[in-house]
Amino acid sequence: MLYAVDMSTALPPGPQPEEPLDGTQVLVPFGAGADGPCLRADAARNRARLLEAAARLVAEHGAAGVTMEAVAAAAKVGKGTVFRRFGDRTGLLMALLDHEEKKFQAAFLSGPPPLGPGAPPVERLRAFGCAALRRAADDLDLQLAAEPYPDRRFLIPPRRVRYGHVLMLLRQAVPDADCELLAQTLMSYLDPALIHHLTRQRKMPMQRIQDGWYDLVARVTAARQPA
Amino acid sequence: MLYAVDMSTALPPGPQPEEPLDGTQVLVPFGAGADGPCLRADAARNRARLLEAAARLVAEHGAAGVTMEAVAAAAKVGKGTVFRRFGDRTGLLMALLDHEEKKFQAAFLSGPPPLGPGAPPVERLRAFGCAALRRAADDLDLQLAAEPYPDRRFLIPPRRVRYGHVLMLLRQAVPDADCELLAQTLMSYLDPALIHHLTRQRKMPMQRIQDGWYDLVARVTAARQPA
DNA sequence: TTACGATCCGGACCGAGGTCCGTTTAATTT
DNA sequence: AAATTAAACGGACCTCGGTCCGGATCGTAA
Repeated sequence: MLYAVDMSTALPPGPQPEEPLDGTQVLVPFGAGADGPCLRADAARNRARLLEAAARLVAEHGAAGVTMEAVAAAAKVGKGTVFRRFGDRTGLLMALLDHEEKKFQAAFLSGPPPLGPGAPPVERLRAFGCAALRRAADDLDLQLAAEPYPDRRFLIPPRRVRYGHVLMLLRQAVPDADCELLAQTLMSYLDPALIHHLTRQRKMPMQRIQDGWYDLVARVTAARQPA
Repeated sequence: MLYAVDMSTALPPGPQPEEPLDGTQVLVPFGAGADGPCLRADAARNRARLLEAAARLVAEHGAAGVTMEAVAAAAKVGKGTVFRRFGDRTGLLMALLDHEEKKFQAAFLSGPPPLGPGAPPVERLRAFGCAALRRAADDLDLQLAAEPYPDRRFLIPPRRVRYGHVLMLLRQAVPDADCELLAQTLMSYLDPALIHHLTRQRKMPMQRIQDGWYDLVARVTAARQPA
């Protein structure tokens, strides 16, 4: 374990326009409490009502129906409140996905093998892909709608956690390679937008995509031919 | 040659909300004329003025400064005209990139080897990646700004042309593999958003990214170990 | 040259994301 | 319990992408 991913520091030295202000990001597997700097009572209540309202809107009208004003109205709250709590629309949508994401993280960080620790790295990699594909397949629409602007895609915490995990496994499996780049490659294969394209637009069965993952992992982690 | 990519039909049976109405998409290497159904004189004039105005705005204020109203105003044209001609903001931005994209396509479809026909497939693949990386590095900002909503990312003509090319080379190099999925993987590595992340946010030198491409191509096209 | 129909133009209009700031309210201190 | 302060609230307001339709313009055919 002991991921040197270093979520909080490093990477973009920029001023980071607006912290989500939300306990939404999981930086360590199981946060020892401190899930957000403890909101004020009314703020916490409104946050819950907003999430509930948003979830209802998603269920009723799909992700496209989740307009900030509609959510605010449904939660009987001012529009400003929504933005203060979640930063922007993407933040709200990601908060909606947060619970499932945490469960997923827990599974691959500390769950039972082969997904969790205990299995050989390549096997964990294979299991990780399957789990990630399943997770992408569930609420695909929401994941697409929650996609931030392209220059933030790689900075959102869930992506970085997953990336860090793949990176660690890759370093064990192919210590001599440029694992950071290979990890990005593997991550790309699991991108919700690609899954959407393959399954919905190309009508590709999930089984084939999963087989493709196994094949890709095999190729990426294979011992090199002497050439 | 003879790409069975089949740009016009297939894929999304949906009503395709709004054709770009523009001669912007290159479906064959060198369109034998017919670059758009020959616009009316005033329409053609306005189109040119709009593109010129947009380019000037990009140069002066960056891609973010390209607002539809600003472009319309700078071109001395009504806002509606911009949308009729280019469909939406993404369409306008892509039209701005179209010229360079055509040159790139010409280079790998029918230019001199190793990028063009004549070299062995793996070598062409390597050259293709280098060229694509260079192309992504130039006007990265514009490419990011032109990125459409995630559910269209894989449907825009330039992407499909590139994909078809990689697919063809891959089929020659590794006939037994699921080349469609491998092609998507390779394409992902060249995604402008990833390049932006690696170069600008992770400060990774282009040389390393290019080495990573060679390595990736090698792994993907390597003869499999009997295992 | 004139008449006609298809195409294009322009800008008023709308919806939604995001900002701002005066007001309210919860926690804390005295 | 009253005062204080930091945080949260709400909704008016702004910008910008996108739509619409009455009117102007172009190409063509007579």
